Amino acid sequence: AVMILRSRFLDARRKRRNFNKQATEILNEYFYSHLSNPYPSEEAKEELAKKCGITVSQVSNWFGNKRIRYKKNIGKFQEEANIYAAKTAVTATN
Amino acid sequence: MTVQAGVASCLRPSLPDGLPWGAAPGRARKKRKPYTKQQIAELENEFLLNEFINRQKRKELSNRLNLSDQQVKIWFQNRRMKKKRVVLREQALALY
DNA sequence: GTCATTTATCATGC
DNA sequence: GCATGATAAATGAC
Repeated sequence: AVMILRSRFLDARRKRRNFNKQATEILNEYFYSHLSNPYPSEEAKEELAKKCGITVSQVSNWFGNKRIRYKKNIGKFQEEANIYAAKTAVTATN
Repeated sequence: MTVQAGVASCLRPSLPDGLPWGAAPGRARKKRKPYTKQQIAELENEFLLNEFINRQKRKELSNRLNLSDQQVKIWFQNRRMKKKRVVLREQALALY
C-alpha cells in the first residue's frame, strides 16, 4: 500500500504538461522533413532537446508516439504533413 | 493572369504507398497484456531481494504467477531499465 | 546482459 | 470526448 503511494509520486504521467507551441513546431518540422526515416540520431536528439527546452527522453517519447500514431492513421495527419512539407520546402529554396 | 502552370503539378508530400519504416514485421507480435497487481507486487518484492534473478527462482516465480519463464525474464530487464530511468531523473532534478 | 524500439495502456490537459 | 505525454509489455539489434 505504501509502495503504491510512493510509485504514484514517481510516475511522471501524473504531472505531464503539454509542450509549448514552439517546441512542437520544431519537432514536427524535423519529423515531416525526415518522413522517409524519422529516426533522429542521439546527437540530433540532443540538439532537438536543447532547442525545444525538453529532455532527450522526452524527444524520444515524442518521436515514438508520433511514428506509431502517424502510421496508424496517415489520413488524420495529412493536413499537418502538407503544412510542414510546404514550410520546409520554402526554407530549402532559400 | 492565370499563370499557374506548374503549381498544380507538384503534389508529392503525401504517402500513397505504405511507409517503409513500420512495415512488415513478418510474424504478428504478441499483444501487450498488463499484469495484475498481485503479479506486479510479487515481482517487485523479488526485485527488492535481487535485481538479477536465477533460472531456478525464475521458474518457480513464473509458475506461481501464471506467467511464462520469458515473461519474468523480460520483466526484470524492463524493471532494471525503469530503475535507471528514475535514478537519472532524480539526479537531474537534484541539480536544482 | 543493455538498450532503442513498437504497441497498448495509463493519466492528464483542455 | 479525444489529444497528448509518459509508462508498461514485448521485440530485436548487438
